[in-house]
Amino acid sequence: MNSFTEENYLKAIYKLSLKEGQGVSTNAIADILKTKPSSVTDMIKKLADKKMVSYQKYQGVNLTKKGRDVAVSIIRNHRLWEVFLVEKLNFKWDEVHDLAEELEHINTHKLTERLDEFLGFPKFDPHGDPIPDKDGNIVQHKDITLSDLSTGEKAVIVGVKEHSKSYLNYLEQLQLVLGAEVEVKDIVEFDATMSVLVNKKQTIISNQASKNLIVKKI
Amino acid sequence: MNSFTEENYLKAIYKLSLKEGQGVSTNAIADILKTKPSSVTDMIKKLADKKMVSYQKYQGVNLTKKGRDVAVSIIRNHRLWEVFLVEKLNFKWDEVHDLAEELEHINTHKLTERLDEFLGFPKFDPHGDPIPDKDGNIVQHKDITLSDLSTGEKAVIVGVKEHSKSYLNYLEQLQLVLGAEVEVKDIVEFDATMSVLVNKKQTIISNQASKNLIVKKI
DNA sequence: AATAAAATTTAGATTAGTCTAAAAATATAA
DNA sequence: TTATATTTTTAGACTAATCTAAATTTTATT
Ligand SMILES: [Mn+2]
Ligand SMILES: [Mn+2]
Ligand SMILES: [Mn+2]
Ligand SMILES: [Mn+2]
Repeated sequence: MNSFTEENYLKAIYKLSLKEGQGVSTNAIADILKTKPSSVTDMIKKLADKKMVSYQKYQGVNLTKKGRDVAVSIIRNHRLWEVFLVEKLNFKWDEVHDLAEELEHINTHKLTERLDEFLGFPKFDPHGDPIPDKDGNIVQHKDITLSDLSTGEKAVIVGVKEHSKSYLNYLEQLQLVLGAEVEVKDIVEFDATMSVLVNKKQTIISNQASKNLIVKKI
Repeated sequence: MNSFTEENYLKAIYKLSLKEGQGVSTNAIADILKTKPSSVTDMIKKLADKKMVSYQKYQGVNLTKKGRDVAVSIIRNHRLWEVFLVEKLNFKWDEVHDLAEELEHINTHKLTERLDEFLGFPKFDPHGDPIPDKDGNIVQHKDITLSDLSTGEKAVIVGVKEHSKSYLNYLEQLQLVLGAEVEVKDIVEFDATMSVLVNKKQTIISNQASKNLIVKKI
């Protein structure tokens, strides 16, 4: 079995390898896990011993199939629990992440599958992130963000790239929630501040905010 | 915050103090937690520093109000999750304990209360154990067992004193589940083996089995 | 009351995960 | 291409939780 700590490292490496590609760096891992690079080196060695990662000194680290499977399974748990908390226990989308961080480590096949079934086999979590299926297949988002749109274009909000409470909370106030339709009315040339129409209301949002909103053009 | 380990010690001390009364012994704790007496002594000192228990060398240990509150809260979580697993995820009563042992440590007030509400504020868990309310009040069972009955008496099964998979599984085969009505038809004088009538079927069970079945006379 | 047995505590070691400070390797810049 | 900066690793130390073996205290038995 893997400790919570090991699982969190694998998850971090998985997420970084989606961005950084091959050879995830020690510093990047330390950064995400709020630990020190020296601690990361130690853990990487341990994970390498367990054949969870492949590793050459100074060359960064990569997940093996075994390591990827664990990471994806934890992410599956995380996202299913988030759905549960929102759909069944009426939590808001900005409240569920920390709880899911704990629940995800109860990594028992039967529990996960029963939960999935109970929730009706959801495809996305409350933040629009795709839920891996039980074989570990996961469909990644296209990653078109609101900030990529031009004036006049319309889109549906399908996800967020930033999961902080303050961001999610702010979005909700602006009614920029999953499924909402937006139309770009104006873009300030200087700093890409946008005027968008949501639910017939006009709202102004910064580039910082719009570049973290994943959308699908319509 | 308390570690999982600390919470498990507090829970063990709580359960033992219900049986042993004042001054829970080091050996008994070691026994329940499958650890060594010397480890228990170390942890007791730590819990005493945190004002979770009162402790005098060689005199056994007692929970403080603070320690009791934590223990009861963990037990509340445990039993609520067991209800969830059985009622919502269709687990059987012999499958839920180990999962609940993990889930119970996600000790977040809001989660517990929402779960309680979602489940319809259940009073008992799938094994008939009472669920403490949110203020920590808990109604203990009377502890009349099937083995206490005399020939001819009738009773309803309301709980079990033994939670092992094999016992629960066995009971289910005999249809001796919560809510079932039993009538004592015969008791062997030698070893208290019982003949009981359940659902119009006659069954024979050992004293070992009947003394772990909590019942309510009717 | 003295002695033997059982329970409990202490001493010293071990493992997982972390840290700081220093050394080594790699990347960047003059 | 040498010097500088950055990244990564190593060395050594710390804490939480555990263990074994030995010492101490309490309890039970003669
Ligand atoms: Mn999350
Ligand atoms: Mn999410
Ligand atoms: Mn249980
Ligand atoms: Mn139970």
